[in-house]
Amino acid sequence: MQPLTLYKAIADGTRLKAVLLLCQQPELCVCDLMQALGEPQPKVSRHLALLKKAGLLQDRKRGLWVFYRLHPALPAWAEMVLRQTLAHNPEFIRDNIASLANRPAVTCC
Amino acid sequence: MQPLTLYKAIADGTRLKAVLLLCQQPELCVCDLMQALGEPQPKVSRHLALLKKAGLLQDRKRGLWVFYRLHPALPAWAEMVLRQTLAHNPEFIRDNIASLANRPAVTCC
DNA sequence: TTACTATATCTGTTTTTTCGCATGTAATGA
DNA sequence: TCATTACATGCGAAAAAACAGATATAGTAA
Repeated sequence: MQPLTLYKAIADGTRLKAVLLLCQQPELCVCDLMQALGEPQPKVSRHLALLKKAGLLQDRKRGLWVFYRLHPALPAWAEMVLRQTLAHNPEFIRDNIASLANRPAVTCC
Repeated sequence: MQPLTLYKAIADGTRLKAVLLLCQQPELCVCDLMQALGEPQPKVSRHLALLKKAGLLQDRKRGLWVFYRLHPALPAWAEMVLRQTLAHNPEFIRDNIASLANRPAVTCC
């Protein structure tokens, strides 16, 4: 993971929020992220694909759902960067976490 | 300093290298950075202006020269992000440091 | 099979970013 | 004064990124 690759990947509001949400939650499916981010499905999907291609995220298909998580092989320095960012800027994703909390618990989406 | 502001600012090779060089050197003038980065003056100048506007750098005019440094009021988390990046990716600016070392010592530029 | 749901991708357009090159500005010194 | 040096900025072109909306795919379930 080149430094520039990381910073290009998170130089977008939708992507940065998605990644920081995944620093808090072990994994989230696309519809969770749609709700949390308040963005249409194709937009969320496209940004997730970009984050995956950049090596930040890993996906796991289970039935109809696709769950994303931080890539397990993410370099330690990169993960530290993300966690530092989250720890010192909790308000950046406060509203998104709130939206996430409102999702129905039984049916995933 | 909003997280997104920081990451947009360093999501460019020229800017990221300039900032990391200034994590190592207390300050550098524009012509130092031109030499280190191997880029034309207007390009370097424009990127430095952008970094200054984003709050990452501070400039100091002294005669004909303008010296840039990391902004003293840079939030601690942001500086940690930069230092982590530099510490774990020294090769990213290795060649640039070498070019910098070759600059004439007497006349600044 | 058909219908439905979750997600991905295509297509064309708009916006943003980056660039080169020319020109402007400000400090210095002859 | 004029010339020179170091840097900044204006401008138009080119490249890259982001977008909305339509469509494709793939799994599930009737």
